[in-house]
Amino acid sequence: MIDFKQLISKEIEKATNIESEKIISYIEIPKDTNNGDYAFPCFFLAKSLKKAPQIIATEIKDKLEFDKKIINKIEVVGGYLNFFINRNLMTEQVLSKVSEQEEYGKSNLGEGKNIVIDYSSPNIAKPFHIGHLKTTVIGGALYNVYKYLGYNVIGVNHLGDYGTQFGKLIEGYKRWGDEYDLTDDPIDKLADIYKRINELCKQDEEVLNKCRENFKLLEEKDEYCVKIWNKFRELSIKEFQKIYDLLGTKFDSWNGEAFYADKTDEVIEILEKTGRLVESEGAKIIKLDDVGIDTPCIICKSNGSTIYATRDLAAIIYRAREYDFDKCIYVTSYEQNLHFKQIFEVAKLLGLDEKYTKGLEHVSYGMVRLPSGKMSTRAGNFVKIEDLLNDTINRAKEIIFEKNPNLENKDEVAKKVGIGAVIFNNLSSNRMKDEIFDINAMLNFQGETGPYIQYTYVRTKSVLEKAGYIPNLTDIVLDNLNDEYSQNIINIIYNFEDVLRQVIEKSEPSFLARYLIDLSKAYSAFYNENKIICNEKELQDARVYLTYVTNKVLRQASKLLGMEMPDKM
RNA sequence: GUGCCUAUAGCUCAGCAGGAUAGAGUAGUCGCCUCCUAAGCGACCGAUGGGGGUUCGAGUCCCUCUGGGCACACCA
Repeated sequence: MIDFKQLISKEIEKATNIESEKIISYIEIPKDTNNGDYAFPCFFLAKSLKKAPQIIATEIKDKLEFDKKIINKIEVVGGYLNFFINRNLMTEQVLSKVSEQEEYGKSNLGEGKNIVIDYSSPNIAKPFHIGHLKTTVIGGALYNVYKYLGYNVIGVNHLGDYGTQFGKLIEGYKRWGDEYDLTDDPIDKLADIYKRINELCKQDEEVLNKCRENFKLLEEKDEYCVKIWNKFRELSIKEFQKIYDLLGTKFDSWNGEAFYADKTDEVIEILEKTGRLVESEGAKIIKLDDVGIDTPCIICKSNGSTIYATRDLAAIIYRAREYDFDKCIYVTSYEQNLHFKQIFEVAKLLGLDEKYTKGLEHVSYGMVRLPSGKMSTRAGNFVKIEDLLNDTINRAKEIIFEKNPNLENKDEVAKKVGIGAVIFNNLSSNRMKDEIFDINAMLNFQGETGPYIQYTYVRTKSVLEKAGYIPNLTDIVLDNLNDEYSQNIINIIYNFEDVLRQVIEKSEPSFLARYLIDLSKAYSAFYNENKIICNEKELQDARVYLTYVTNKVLRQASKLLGMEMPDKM
């Protein structure tokens, strides 16, 4: 497709001798379409040229030479230079691009680049609760978009399957294991054990030390500890997999923390050699005051066992060697900001190529809290993902019975709608915003929600079905799509590639979610305003075709977000 | 106490490395189905936490105050 912004900036460059890169950063898309498709504000030139912005704009306009087939009109309004694209050209560009590309917007932008994304990463033996949803769906969406843009992506589920928490669980299991039957709902029971042992640790420092000792034994491959650790791990993964199946989440690697247990020695060795590893209160630490981080990074605990920072560092070395990553992205809540700041600094001491240390990126997101406060597995205050999904699926089913009782395969549709609602809800706003979990917001399927996107898609489907044919692009008379509703859709579809680029640039899938809302709204307005199947063949062809491309983009974009589309609902 | 994040309609959120009259959804009121799915469309109502500053121009940048969140050495 023609990059109109680029084209305009090149022409302005010729007229002004300002480099086009600078110009392109000034070019904007006016909010009001009456001000054209692109605008170049000239205010910033006023000072150096000692002229009024309007005069500058007029002078630039006079020097510009444009093919009338591309730019219809250039207007000077205030200090702005407004460009109007030939609408038929824009329409033709969009329609042909969407139809000729099997998957619209797909590219090889990232060819040859490797991206590691570390996401979801739940803790073994703990319930999979709604606090884990964001990392799972944000990571999943980034995974899809990177891949779509031609990057080689490695999705890693860095399971929390190691650490003192296991020492605690082992201690609890030793004490009360007989009371529990782990054949059903094992995680709930392990969570209960975990809660109990934590309470006991609080009361009794000795118990806590025993827990730490258990972890040390686990590191030393003590037979009993390894055996029950394995048992907990297997039971947990089985439970997690159920949720991943529902959400459609996939990973290329399940190497969790334990995987790096035998790789931490090398980290310690390298750090020893730098002379930066110092003893403090019995532990081995790296001080980071020189880079403005007051809290040192602990590498070895005072009892000699490793800590998650050590294992994260080992993982960086491993991923650099194994995947040769250009970027290694960690999707976690901002609680861990300090931790990642620390290990990204310490990683610079590991003797790795700068490529790797520069490629480390922490994608953090806001906290999810319950109305009753912060979620805590220890305190037993949480909502399980499974329960939430069941609620939304049931809600979807209720609505189906109410609105479309004759629908076939209601269960399948309810599943897509209920899960779609949850996924979309988690991706629709800026990552950094904190969220107070509101079940009613999740169960609302009206307005800016996943089901709204699905509903719009289903409408395009049913229009196409009723039409019974897809017209030939060459038969479309473009003038039939010159109304504001159609043009709005065309503009949005034109911007798709740009949105995908922004998603990875800012690691912000919500851009894509907003995009889907915009496109759905634009189509709904168009649908409401126009009769698509009508008795004017030429008009009908054009509108059916526009429906066809909208359908395609809605499906593709939703798939990238991880949301499945029903055919009917 | 120190550091980081955050503050936009009653509520939930948009606002592209400062640009034209701050946009949606939801709630409330009111319209639209003999017509392609009303989980929809349209209308009304309603907002930049306080105070300074930089700029031709500030929701956006800087300072400050206030409110909220997170983190701050052997948890992850």
